Amino acid sequence: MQSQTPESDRFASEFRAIITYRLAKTTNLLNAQAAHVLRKNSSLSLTEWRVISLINAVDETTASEIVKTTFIDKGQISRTVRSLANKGLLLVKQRKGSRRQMELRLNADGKALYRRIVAIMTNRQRHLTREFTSEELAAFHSALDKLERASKMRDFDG
Amino acid sequence: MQSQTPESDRFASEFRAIITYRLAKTTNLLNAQAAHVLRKNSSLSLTEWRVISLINAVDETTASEIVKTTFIDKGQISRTVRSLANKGLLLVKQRKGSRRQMELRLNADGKALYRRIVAIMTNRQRHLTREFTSEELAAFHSALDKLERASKMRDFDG
DNA sequence: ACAATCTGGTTGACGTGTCAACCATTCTTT
DNA sequence: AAAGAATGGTTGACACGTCAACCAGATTGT
Repeated sequence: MQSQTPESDRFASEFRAIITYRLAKTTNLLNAQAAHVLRKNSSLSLTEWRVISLINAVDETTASEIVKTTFIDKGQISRTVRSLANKGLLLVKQRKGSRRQMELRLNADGKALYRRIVAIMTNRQRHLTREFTSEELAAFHSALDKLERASKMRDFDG
Repeated sequence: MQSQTPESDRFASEFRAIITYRLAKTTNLLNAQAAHVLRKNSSLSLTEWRVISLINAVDETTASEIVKTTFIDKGQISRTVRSLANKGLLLVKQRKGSRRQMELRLNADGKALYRRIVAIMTNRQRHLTREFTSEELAAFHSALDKLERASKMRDFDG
């Protein structure tokens, strides 16, 4: 993830066709872009940003709900939540009626940070989808849905 | 990347729309699937498998060419190449007329392994794209192209 | 021919992702 | 009410990704 040189020709035809390879490459490029933008404008990692956005979206949530939503590893979520709390962006408190579940919210600083960064990220999202018609966008989402469903199968040797 | 539970509803509408988030999630699911299939059928990591496929495709190549093609970090390629060589799958020799570049090829074992695994991975690819018409597939690739181009921009604050 | 720059590749440090084990608590079953 | 299973969350170990420094060899400009 460093050179910006165009793909060398002798590989191109072979590998463009392999959908998972294409997908992984594009995702890497986009994640690198996001990480770069975040580093430049905050001290958040991509995972931290995703968690913040998620919490903001629902106002109040728990670690396990984040895990179910994002499919990010629960260990990683646990650490990310702690790191956000240490950065003073989160309000964590015992959910009443439970001695395990923690309610997670953004505190004032967290909300302010969210508002600042979401503006930038919304610009980015607009830029990324600028060349898409709404039909293309819908088709793209539906393709991702299909791939996600197909990603559940684990055996291709039989 | 562990629960298979469907996405919880209160998040769904908010986040399905964010294209990079969807993309990252789908890619993670697919990579996990690929890694699982590889682990089950070989001792290759996903990166090792990608490098093997690449080398196989062009018969003979160099580390730097792999870097340019895949956008994988050159340090990682360096280590992956060494690991494949240690596993006895690669033939590495000085390119003549250069005291730096290394020609990389698959040796007999490497080719045999490639043939065995590529059969499985081709099954998988077929399974993944089963629900796609060729138009949908083309549209999907073109969408990825657009995103890749858009991923070069680094500033969204100005 | 020399310095400056570029290229191919290696390495170390560090951050992030992933897996599995684990503990405490809550829910289910009987 | 007790046993067993499921859930929420933490932790440790380790694999993998990423960045930057670095070295040797190759190329370019003067």
